Amino acid sequence: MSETTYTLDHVDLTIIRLMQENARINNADIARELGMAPSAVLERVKKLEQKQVILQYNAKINPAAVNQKLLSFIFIKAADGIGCATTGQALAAIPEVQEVHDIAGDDGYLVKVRTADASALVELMRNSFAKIPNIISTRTTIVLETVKEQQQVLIPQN
Amino acid sequence: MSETTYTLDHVDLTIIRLMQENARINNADIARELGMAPSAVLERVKKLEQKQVILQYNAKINPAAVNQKLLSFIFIKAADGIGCATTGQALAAIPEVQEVHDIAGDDGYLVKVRTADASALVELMRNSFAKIPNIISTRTTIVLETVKEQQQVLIPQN
DNA sequence: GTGTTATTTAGAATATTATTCAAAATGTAT
DNA sequence: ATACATTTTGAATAATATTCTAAATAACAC
Repeated sequence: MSETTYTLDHVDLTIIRLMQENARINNADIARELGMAPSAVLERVKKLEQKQVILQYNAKINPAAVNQKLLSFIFIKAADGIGCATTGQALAAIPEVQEVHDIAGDDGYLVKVRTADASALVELMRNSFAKIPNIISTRTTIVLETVKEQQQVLIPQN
Repeated sequence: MSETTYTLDHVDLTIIRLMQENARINNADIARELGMAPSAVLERVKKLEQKQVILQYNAKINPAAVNQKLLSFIFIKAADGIGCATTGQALAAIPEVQEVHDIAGDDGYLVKVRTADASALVELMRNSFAKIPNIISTRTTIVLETVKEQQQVLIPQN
C-alpha cells in the first residue's frame, strides 16, 4: 500500500487546497477552517507527506530577481530506442532545465528552460545540449510574456 | 524603488536557495547555515517577500493523488491584435490551465493543462476553449511521461 | 580622513506555533 | 454487539517566530 491508491477525504482535500496556496500556513489556521484540533491537522499533514501526496514545499522565486529573464520551450527529437530514457535523463541533469516531458508523436521531448537571455540560451545549447549524443534536432520557442504560471493543481471539492 | 532592481547579496541568495528547496525551513536553520542570528534572517525574508523576490510559498501536490493524471501542452493560434491580451487572459481564467505563455512566431500561446484523462481534456476543450472567440486553431501535445518538473530557478552563487 | 545618518544585526524577552502523549471518540470488521 | 484499529482531542511541553533595544555596520556628505 501507500502509493497510488490513497483516498483523500474532505479534510485532506481542504488541507491540500490551503497548503497549495500558502505552504507556511499554520496548523491552527487550517484547524480553524476545518473545525478540528491543530494536533489532528498535524497528523493529517504528516500522513499526506508520507503518502507522497504532498511532495515538497517550495518558495516561488521571481525569475527576474535572479536574472533568469528568458523562458524557452525546446522540442527535442531523439534517437532513443523505445523505453530508453537516456536522453531524458541527460536533459534533466541540466540545472537550467526546469521540465522534461516525454511527448507523444515524434520520439521527442518537450523541455522548459530558463536562462538570463538569448545569448545564455545559445551558450547552454552549445555547451550542454550539444553534448547529449542521441539528440537529432531541436526546435526552440521563445516566450515573450508569461500570462499565467502556477504550480497549483485543481483540487476536487468533495 | 522596490521592484525590478533590487540587488541580492550572498545572504539573500542563500536564503532563496534554501527556501526554494524547503519553504518550511525555520529561521534558526537558515541562520546556522549563514552564521547569523535568526532575527536577522527573519528581517531578510520579510524584505524578500516585500520586494517580490519571493512570490509565494506553495506545497507541491502529486497530480496523480488528486486525479489529474494527464498533462498536455496546447499551442493556440489567436486572432488577437498586437498587444491585445484578451485571449491569454481568457485562457488563464481556466482552472485546469496551469500556464499560459505568449510565444514568439505565429501569434500564438503555449498552454499547459492538467486533466484527469483524455476525455476530460476533450471535454475541457469543448466547454472552455471553444468559448474563447479569437482562437483560430489548436495543436495538442500529450505528455507520456514527465522526467523532470521543478519550479526551482537556478540561483547564482555569488 | 571625520562626523552624521540610515540600515542591518545581535541577543534577550515574549508570543506563537508545533509537537507529544494519554484518553476519548470514531470507525471497521467479524 | 464485541474486539481491534484508526483518528481526534485537549492539555502539557518543546520549538520556533517575533519583537524590540542596543550595538554594529554601512553609506554618504563634507
